[in-house]
Amino acid sequence: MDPSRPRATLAAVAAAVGVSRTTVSNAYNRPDQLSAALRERILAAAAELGYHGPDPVARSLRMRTASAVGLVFGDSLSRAFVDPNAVEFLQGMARACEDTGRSLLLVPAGPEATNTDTVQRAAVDGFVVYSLPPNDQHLAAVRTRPQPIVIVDSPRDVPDIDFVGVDDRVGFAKITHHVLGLGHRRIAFLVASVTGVWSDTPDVVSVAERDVGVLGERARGMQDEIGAADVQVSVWDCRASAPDMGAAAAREALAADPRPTAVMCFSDALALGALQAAADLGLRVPEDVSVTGFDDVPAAAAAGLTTVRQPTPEKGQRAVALLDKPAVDGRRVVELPTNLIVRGSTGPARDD
Amino acid sequence: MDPSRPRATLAAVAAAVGVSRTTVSNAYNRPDQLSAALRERILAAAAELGYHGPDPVARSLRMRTASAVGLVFGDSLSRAFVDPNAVEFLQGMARACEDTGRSLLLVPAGPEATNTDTVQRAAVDGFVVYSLPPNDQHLAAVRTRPQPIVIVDSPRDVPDIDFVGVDDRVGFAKITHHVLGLGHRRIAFLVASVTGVWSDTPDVVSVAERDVGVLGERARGMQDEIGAADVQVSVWDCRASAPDMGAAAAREALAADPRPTAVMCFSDALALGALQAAADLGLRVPEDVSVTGFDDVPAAAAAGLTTVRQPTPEKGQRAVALLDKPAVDGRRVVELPTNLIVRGSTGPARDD
DNA sequence: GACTGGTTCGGAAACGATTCAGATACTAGC
DNA sequence: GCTAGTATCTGAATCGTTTCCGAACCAGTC
Repeated sequence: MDPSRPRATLAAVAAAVGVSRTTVSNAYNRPDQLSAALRERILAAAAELGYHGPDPVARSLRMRTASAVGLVFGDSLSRAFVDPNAVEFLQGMARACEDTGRSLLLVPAGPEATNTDTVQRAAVDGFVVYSLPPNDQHLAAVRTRPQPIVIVDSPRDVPDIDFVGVDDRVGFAKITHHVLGLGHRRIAFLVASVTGVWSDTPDVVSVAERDVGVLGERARGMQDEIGAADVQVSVWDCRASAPDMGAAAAREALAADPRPTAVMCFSDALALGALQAAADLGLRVPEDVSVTGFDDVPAAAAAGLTTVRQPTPEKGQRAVALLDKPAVDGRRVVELPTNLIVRGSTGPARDD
Repeated sequence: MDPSRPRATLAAVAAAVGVSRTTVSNAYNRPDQLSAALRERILAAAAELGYHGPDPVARSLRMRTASAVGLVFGDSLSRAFVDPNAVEFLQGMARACEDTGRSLLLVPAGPEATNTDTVQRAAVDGFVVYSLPPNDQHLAAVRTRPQPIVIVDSPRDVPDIDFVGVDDRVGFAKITHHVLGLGHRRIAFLVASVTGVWSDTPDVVSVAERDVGVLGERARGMQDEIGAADVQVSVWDCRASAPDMGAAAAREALAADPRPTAVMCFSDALALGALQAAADLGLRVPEDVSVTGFDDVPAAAAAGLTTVRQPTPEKGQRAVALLDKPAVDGRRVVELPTNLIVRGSTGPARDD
């Protein structure tokens, strides 16, 4: 509290009491190793000197443990909190951390970060990498660190690194099956790619072929269902999974003539924006246009959004669990299930 | 990457190249202090040995800086992500951190944490304390640390510690004025106290008098407007600022006979739940019941909620800014303004 | 050849703790 | 009185860096 006085250290306390450093250390970490009376004297002297327990950094250095796990985010941290699905993931990780008495270090690694210093300076026992583009410099930086690593969602298929994700392809196939079953043949596909910006008018085939992240998986799931059927899919890149981005793209997509009868979204965040856009345009859902999402965030239920549920908080917990029990043989892959949740935002196509 | 081989240190690299540790350190931290050729040789040897830059913990110890700021949360971390206002605060802090190239350490300090180890083990350059009850053990633990501290929201009036908050009292007075002006005289007040659980049926006067946190401020603002007027206020403690909690309490509150004509909520999170409850009960808003919130989270606009806007992300940024420029003389208090935002969820009282 | 000014490099002391292998004293048992 | 055993405490090495201060070197000038 008093910055003027020289920093109190364990050695200073030891000197004041007239015991060795070992004994002071024991007073804090192994009370059974010294008499209660001496311990009291040490604690009193410590309080007197303004010493309040071992320095966490020095302790970390010596013990080789930081009691913290690091989370490296694909998007900029401040934008991460705009996507409710990312927030749910954070929640899962936070719960796992607090259950084990550790802290959670959020490491900024957005695309605008020009260097990887933050990763290199992070004092953690392990890293969870969430939704990073392949060949990202931060991923490379994390890999050079000796701590255990778990990748969530993206990139898939990194050799030697444990992975947690869901069956995105199957999940998106399910919801595509549902939409096609309702008769929709003109579909706007709102996406947010973490792997880069697309050309002006990407088509779904090239997305499915070229995107190696979550988006590619879902696009392939869509293709699995469409097959050779005569379905027109227009792709709109929203660049970020946020409601306002989805609203903007949906407004544009719904202005097309002929208008798509369904708007399928990469995420609930985008879909919630799309619902807003439809309302703004005076379109009824699902009579005039059907809307679907992905994730099943809490707001989706309130909005009556048809979507695919994935156990997002559990992803965070599983990732931390993998960190704690390092692999003994080979790469571990945890693939969690998805479920189609049909609500009121989808209905039969009505083309007139 | 290869855990079997002995950990590569700066000293090992120095030995391999045949230079001193100083020189290797300079190769990483001050490239201008040695010839480019030697630097290349050192980096090559480092790569060969599997050394990838200075150990962050050792570096922290020596340099007395952790490049991270700590956030101590009043609620359990996993519940923090349920309140959209807390998420917005996090977003503000995250932005401030990434702008300055630091990481953000989330330190669990919920009421169920039995010890303060996490605080004591946190390697950070400063602490932001968010919405903690007074006399909390974690706050005490933080205060023993020599790092700078900033308190946000609660507790107010801690001597010597910088503070960031908003004019909660004035803000709540504004919205109370609005509601009373619409003729409401039977009001349900949904609260979430961070300072403890109340008796079964607290009344607003005792809340205003006894709560020393944000809730107390707002309750006092309410009282300022009500004065001696004949207004019945029933208080419902939701215990956590989450939509489902608000919904449950609102259902109960709206079952009373005579029914309150307005539900005023401590936060938007509760109010969003209250809106849901009203819909479930078949009550029209605002014809049958008016609902108000506080915070103006993004979802409030979509829901058409009358509320009080507070610049939550800015709170996070200002807190970090205070951390960076330690006070030279006396305690600093930053009080940000609030604005009444009238939307469609409030209307004239219609008592029949 | 001594001196100067500018590079480049090394020695060694911090930074603040933990921990293992003893040392010391003290009690109990015979 | 002697030994064994236990409770209590200490010495010293170690974790992996950074950095101050001085030394070495080299070319050029008087």
